[in-house]
Amino acid sequence: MTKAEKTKEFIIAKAAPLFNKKGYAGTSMSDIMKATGLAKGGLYGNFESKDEIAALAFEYSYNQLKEDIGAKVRAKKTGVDKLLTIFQYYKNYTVSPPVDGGCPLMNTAIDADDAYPFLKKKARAALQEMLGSLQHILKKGIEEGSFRKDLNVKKEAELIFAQIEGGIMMAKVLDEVTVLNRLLDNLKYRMEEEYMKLP
Amino acid sequence: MTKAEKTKEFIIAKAAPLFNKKGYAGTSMSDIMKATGLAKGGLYGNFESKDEIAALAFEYSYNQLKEDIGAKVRAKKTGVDKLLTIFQYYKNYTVSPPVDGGCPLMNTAIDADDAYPFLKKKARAALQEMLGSLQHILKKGIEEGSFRKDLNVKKEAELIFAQIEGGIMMAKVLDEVTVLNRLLDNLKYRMEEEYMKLP
DNA sequence: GGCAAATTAGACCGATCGGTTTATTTTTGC
DNA sequence: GCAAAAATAAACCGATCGGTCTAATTTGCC
Repeated sequence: MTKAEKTKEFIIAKAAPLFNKKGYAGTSMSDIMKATGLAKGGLYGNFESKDEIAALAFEYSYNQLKEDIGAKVRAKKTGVDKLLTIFQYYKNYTVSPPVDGGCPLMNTAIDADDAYPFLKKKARAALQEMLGSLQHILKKGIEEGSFRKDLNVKKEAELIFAQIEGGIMMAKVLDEVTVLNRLLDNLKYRMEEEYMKLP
Repeated sequence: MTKAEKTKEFIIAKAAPLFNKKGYAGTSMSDIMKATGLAKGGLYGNFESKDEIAALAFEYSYNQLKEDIGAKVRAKKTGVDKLLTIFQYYKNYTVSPPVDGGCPLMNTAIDADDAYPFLKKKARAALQEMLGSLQHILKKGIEEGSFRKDLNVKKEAELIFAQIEGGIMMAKVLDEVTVLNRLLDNLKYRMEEEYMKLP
């Protein structure tokens, strides 16, 4: 790895929480300069534009999330345990987020919307991936005989993700992580009562 | 109403969708000038700062939402019908939002977070109000004998709101309103299967 | 209709914005 | 160790930022 490659990684790692917290417009190149200790030349010598940094910063944040949760999920064997692991992963998420600045997907989704289509595109791909993973886990549960055969995995994946993200938003605004945790408990209960196969 | 009062209202009405779409940092005084056709003197002659405009713009947007949904809910008699009206209100919300720029609560919640505490405070108050209204409707359903006595109205209000807001977020990113509508259908089904009193 | 007050336009201010270019420093490869 | 290439610093650019102040216009009252 060359010096520039190292510097690139360093810049993105420092810029990611800035964009995640303050959004695209609220994060200036000066902010990134301060966070990295580099001058403008250092930034523009490595990247073409603020857009490029922002896009890579989102990827970095999302990959943090993905790898983090992915490792925990992969360590489990069954669909049931994998799903429970996801619920557990988001417990207390707003007070100790694994990704600095909170959920990059939600932050970017709202920030980008129509203003920054290049970021929205990335948020979309990330969301589709997350939903796909959830569906995969639900299907696994069905194949293993733990979940009902007629479970609509697409709809359930959407519901799970919506409640988690909605819960994160509410917990953040209210500065009350219990809101999120209650929703996660409810998802666990829902799994037990609605997804599990009758004995 | 004086000329200035009229102008104030006009400015806020024009600024509200800007802030709702682009966020605080992404909306400049020049943007507001363009949207209103007024010069700087006109803006600063009526308001002290951009902060003041942003705060009032959020209030305006939120009040639009509140009055709109409130009128529809008040036109119904029973807790059941009021709740169904709320679900119906959010149908197709992302393709034809009653408030220009989408849900002001969610947009502001994410935009403000730690960056603009004065806005976060307002978003919090608005969210508390919305949750309070939902709880009120659920309680009404209990009193009327339609909903189960042991329904946890606090938790259910949170769940309903989280699911709606999460659904809006997902529908916006995916440019697929059906996601939101499916989640609303699920809420209706949940009401019927979980809240309703057994005959 | 005239005048004072209110309202708004437009010029101005220092600071910051994203990006470019020149200067300087560091790294790399021989 | 040296020279060239790469990487970074710093100066520069035009534009825009939020806000202030002076100039001009409009409004409201008598």
